[in-house]
Amino acid sequence: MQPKTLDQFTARAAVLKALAHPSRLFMVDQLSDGPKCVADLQELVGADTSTVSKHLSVLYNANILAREKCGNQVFYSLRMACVMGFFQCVESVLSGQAQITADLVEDLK
Amino acid sequence: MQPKTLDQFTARAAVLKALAHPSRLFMVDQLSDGPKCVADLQELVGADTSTVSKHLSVLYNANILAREKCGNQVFYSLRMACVMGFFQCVESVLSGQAQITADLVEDLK
DNA sequence: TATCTATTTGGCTATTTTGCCAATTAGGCA
DNA sequence: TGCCTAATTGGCAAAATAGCCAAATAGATA
Repeated sequence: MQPKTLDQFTARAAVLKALAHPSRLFMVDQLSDGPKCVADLQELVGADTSTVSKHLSVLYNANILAREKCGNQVFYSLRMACVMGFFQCVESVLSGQAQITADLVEDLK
Repeated sequence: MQPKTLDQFTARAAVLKALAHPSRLFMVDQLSDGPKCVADLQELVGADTSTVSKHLSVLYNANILAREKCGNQVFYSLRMACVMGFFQCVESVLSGQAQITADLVEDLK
């Protein structure tokens, strides 16, 4: 693989890597409804605030989310709305193979 | 997050996680042209055969690739073709922010 | 059968990721 | 100023990932 090609795929992979976590994916999904602050998302996800904050930073650094300070809270919003279309792609494959998907989820436990 | 919701996002994240690697992304890209055997991909990627084989298994287990044995070689093909459309989405985010992307690649080095 | 090729699997170490707690920073407000 | 809330950062231990080599497996062919 050429260095230039490697850089290109590394950049793409970085975006996917940022999305590739259940909690982060869930937060992206929630943010497709509109901006939310850290505390909102913390309650929805149910993890420690610091954990949620770190997940949000991962998404922000990958340019998936935008961030705006408002008073002493920080609102995150979805910058990369097209990711929602990808879920349909994934869903179309997974839903067509309920058994495989179920196995997959089991394996992951 | 409800258990059912968690399962759903875990399944989605598993697909993204499988894609979230430069070499695997590159292989998926190459396979969008048509099926290839392990040795073909090994040469294109330039890693150890066992490494390539393991990457292919990751993609196969995530239902992204199909696998067919032919003689003593194994051909992999793209099962989830819609992922290619998603790359355009990723690209649109990256290309619209060349500077940020360059920083990202640098950070990753 | 013996052997060669293609692929997968096992095992190992190095690296990365995750998620919690504790501590810090930053912004309101009395 | 002092205090409270919101969010981030540092640090740590557990878990997962990556990639190499060596070994095993499966199929073709002499």
